[in-house]
Amino acid sequence: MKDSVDRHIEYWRHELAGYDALAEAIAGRIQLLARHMEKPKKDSLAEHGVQLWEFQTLKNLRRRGQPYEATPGELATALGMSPAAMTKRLDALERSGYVVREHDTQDRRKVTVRLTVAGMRTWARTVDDQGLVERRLVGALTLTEQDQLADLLRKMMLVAEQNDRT
Amino acid sequence: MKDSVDRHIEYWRHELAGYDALAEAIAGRIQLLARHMEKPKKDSLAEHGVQLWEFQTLKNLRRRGQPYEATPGELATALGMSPAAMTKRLDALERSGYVVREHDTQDRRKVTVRLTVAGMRTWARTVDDQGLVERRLVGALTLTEQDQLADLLRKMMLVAEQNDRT
DNA sequence: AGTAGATATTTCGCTGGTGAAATATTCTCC
DNA sequence: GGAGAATATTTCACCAGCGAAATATCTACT
Repeated sequence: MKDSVDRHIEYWRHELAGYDALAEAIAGRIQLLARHMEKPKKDSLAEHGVQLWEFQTLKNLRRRGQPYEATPGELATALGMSPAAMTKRLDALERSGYVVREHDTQDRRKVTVRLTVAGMRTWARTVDDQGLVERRLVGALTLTEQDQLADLLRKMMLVAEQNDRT
Repeated sequence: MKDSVDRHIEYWRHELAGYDALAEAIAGRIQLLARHMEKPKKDSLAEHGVQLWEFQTLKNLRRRGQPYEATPGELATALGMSPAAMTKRLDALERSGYVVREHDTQDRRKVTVRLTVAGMRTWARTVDDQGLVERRLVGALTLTEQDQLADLLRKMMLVAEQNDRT
């Protein structure tokens, strides 16, 4: 059975000299799968009245463990975005009561963002649904295949992250 | 060797009941790899003074073969975006002289978008660099592994595309 | 032939991102 | 201890996307 990427590749293969069909098949599917996961995740969050970017920010704070704190800058790099964007996110999250911002007493340039109880509850209420989306897609594979896939993707990740650091 | 996803999972595994580490490892890496590819693609296009969204639009027109035409609506669905966004893209592409818009003579609601010679040249100038980015990442794997990976991803794609159609 | 509904595109107001400049604070070192 | 560099956050102007409403045209039915 062919997927949309197979059909794309079929065309370019004849059309383009020096076309690496295998690399395109992999890269193309990674791009498309990432996009395919986003939509249902957004939908399931929307049922709880939560935005994807809200969830991601709360999740990252949660992940840090008690006392669930971070600076805006840390959050921005952890989530791969500009500090400017994080300021806007935090403005909204603070308005919704999911986080609080305090000036650091040691270094008053810094700001401490802390998850509130309400923020924690919102994260907890939505976290299970998110995994569901992923499990549905990954469920297309047997456990052995999942293991293989995870390993192969790790190899690519290591190259990608290697290059970031330099 | 552990990648950033391994480290994430390590944490959640103890923290979250019913956590499917394997599914998360796969989904997480797909998301991150997609983002990792975007940046260098943008950079390499920027050297030619081209935006990623410009390239994608030109590429899709090019893919249709002679006479390299499509309607805005077709382009919008093919590229997975709203027609409104496509109008904006086409406005800009037309200003740059990469495409022309004409009213269809049969059905005057329709618009025909056609790749110009300049548009074709811009696509041709940049297309090779795009593949390079992908080959670098995929190059982390042997050919056999690439085959396996492409197949595994196809299985997930089929499930994802299946669900779209319904 | 005339009107209701369907279809294709564009316009509009909003959202969440960006990079660069502005602001506030701390660090360094002469 | 004061000047200048470094660091952390925010503000600003802009960009590309979205959904909904507006516009233009075609189709179908009576």
